[in-house]
Amino acid sequence: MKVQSKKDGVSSVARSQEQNEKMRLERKEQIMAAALREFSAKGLYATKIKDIAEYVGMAQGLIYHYFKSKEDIFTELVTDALDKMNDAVIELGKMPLPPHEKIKAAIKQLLYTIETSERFNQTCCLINQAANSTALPANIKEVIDQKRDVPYRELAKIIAAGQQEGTVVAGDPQALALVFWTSINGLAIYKATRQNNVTLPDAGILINMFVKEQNNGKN
Amino acid sequence: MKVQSKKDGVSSVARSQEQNEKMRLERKEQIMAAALREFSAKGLYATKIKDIAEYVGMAQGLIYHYFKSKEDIFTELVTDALDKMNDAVIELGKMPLPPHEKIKAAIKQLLYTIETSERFNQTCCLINQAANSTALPANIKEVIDQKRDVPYRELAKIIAAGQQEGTVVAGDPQALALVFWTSINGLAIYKATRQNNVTLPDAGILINMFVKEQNNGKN
DNA sequence: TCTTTGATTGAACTTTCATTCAATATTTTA
DNA sequence: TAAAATATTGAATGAAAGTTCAATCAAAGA
Repeated sequence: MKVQSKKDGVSSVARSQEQNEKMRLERKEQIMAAALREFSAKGLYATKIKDIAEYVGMAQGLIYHYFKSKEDIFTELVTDALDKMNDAVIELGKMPLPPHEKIKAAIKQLLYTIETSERFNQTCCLINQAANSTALPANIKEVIDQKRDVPYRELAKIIAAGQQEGTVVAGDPQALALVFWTSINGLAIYKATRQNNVTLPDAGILINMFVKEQNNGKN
Repeated sequence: MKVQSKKDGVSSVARSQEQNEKMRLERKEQIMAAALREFSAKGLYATKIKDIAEYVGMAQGLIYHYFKSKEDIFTELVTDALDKMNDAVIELGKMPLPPHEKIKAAIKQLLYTIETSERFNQTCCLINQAANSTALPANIKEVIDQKRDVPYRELAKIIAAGQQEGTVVAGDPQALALVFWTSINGLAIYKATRQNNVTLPDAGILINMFVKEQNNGKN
C-alpha cells in the first residue's frame, strides 16, 4: 500500500486520476482567490500577473499552466460571481414566504453577509468594476450583459407581488429594485474599501424603506 | 488695428497675454472633457493617452504640452469633481430651509441632474472608480481620502437635525447618509452605463425613504 | 529503478504604451 | 518682414508587463 506525502500534508492511498484533478482544481482556486483580492481592489488592468503570482507564492509562468490569460481569470471570476448572485436571488423568489418577508429576509441576510464576508464585498467590487467598464474584452461584456439584470428583474417581481398584497411601499417596482440593489452594492463596496470602523445601517432602516410599517414588526 | 483669425473663428483685437492664457485653458478643458469621458468609462489604466488625443483630435505628444502626465489629468479631474460635489453639499447645508426640505430639494435636484446631465453621471463613475481603487498613485489617494467623506458628514448633520424636528425617519444618521449617497451614486452610474431606456425612480420614492410621510406633500 | 507525466521555475520574447524630442507650422511682437 | 514664442506633429525611446518556453523538479506507474 503506497502512501503519498502531499504538499498540504494530506496523506492518502494513491488514486492519481482523481487526486490530480482535485489538486489542479485546488490550485486554480488558490489563484482565483488571489485574483479576486487583487482585481477587486485594483481592477483588471491595474492588476499585474506578477501581483497574483506573488500573492499565491508561485512563479508568474505557472499561472499560465492553469489559465489561458489574465482576462480568462477575470472572466471566470465574474461569471461565477454573477451566477452565484443570480442563483441566490432566484432561490429567494422561490422561498415559501410572502413577498414582504422575502424582502426582509434578503435585507437581513445581505447586511449580515456584508458585515462578515470580506469575500462577498470583494465580489461586489468586482462586479461593480466589470459592469461599469467598457474597456473589457467582448466575451466578458457578453457575459455581463446577459446576466447582470437578473437580480433587478427578480426583485422587481417580488416587489410587485408585495404591492399587490399591500405590504410593500408604492412606486415603480423596477425603480424600487434599482434603489435596493444600488444600496446593497454601495454598502458592500463601502465596507470593502474601509475595513475599519464602518457604521453599516441596521436592517430596520432598509426594511422601512421597502416594507410598509405595519408589516415590519421585529421577529 | 490688427485682426487675428483664430481656429474657433473668433476674430479680435490682439491682446495675447490674456488671450493666450484663455486659449490654453480652453484647450486644457477640451482635453479634460475627453479624458472624463474615457476615464469614466474605462478607468485610469485602461484609458490610453492615444484614446484621449484621438477624441480631442490632436497628436499624442501635444497632450504633454498641457499636462505633465496621464495621472495628472486624472488627478485634476478627480479633485475638481470632489470639490464641486463638496461645495454643492455645503451650500445645501446653508440653505434657509428646514432639514427635511433640504433633503427633498437635494433628491429632486440630484435626480433631475442624473436624468439630464451625462457629464454628471460620468463624474460619478469617475469618483466611484477613484474611490474604490487601491491602485492609484499616492497623491490621488490623499486627495480622495481627504475629500470623499464630506458629503456623508454634511448629509448626516442635516438628517440628525431633521430627526430632532421629527420630520426625518429614524435611524443612525451616518447610516442613513450612507444609504442616501450609495443610492444616488448607484443611480448615476446605472444611468451612465445604459443610456437607453432606464427607469429611474421618481423623486417621491426616494423622499419617502428619508422624510416622514406627513412632511412629504407634493409642492 | 526507470520512464513518463505533470508541476514549477525564471529567463527570454514581444507587444503595448507613456513619455520625450527634434522638426515644422503658426502666431505674436517689434 | 524678421525674430521670438508658442502650438503641433509624429516618430523614437524606454520601460513595463503579458505570454512563451526550455530546462528542472517531483511524483506515479511499471
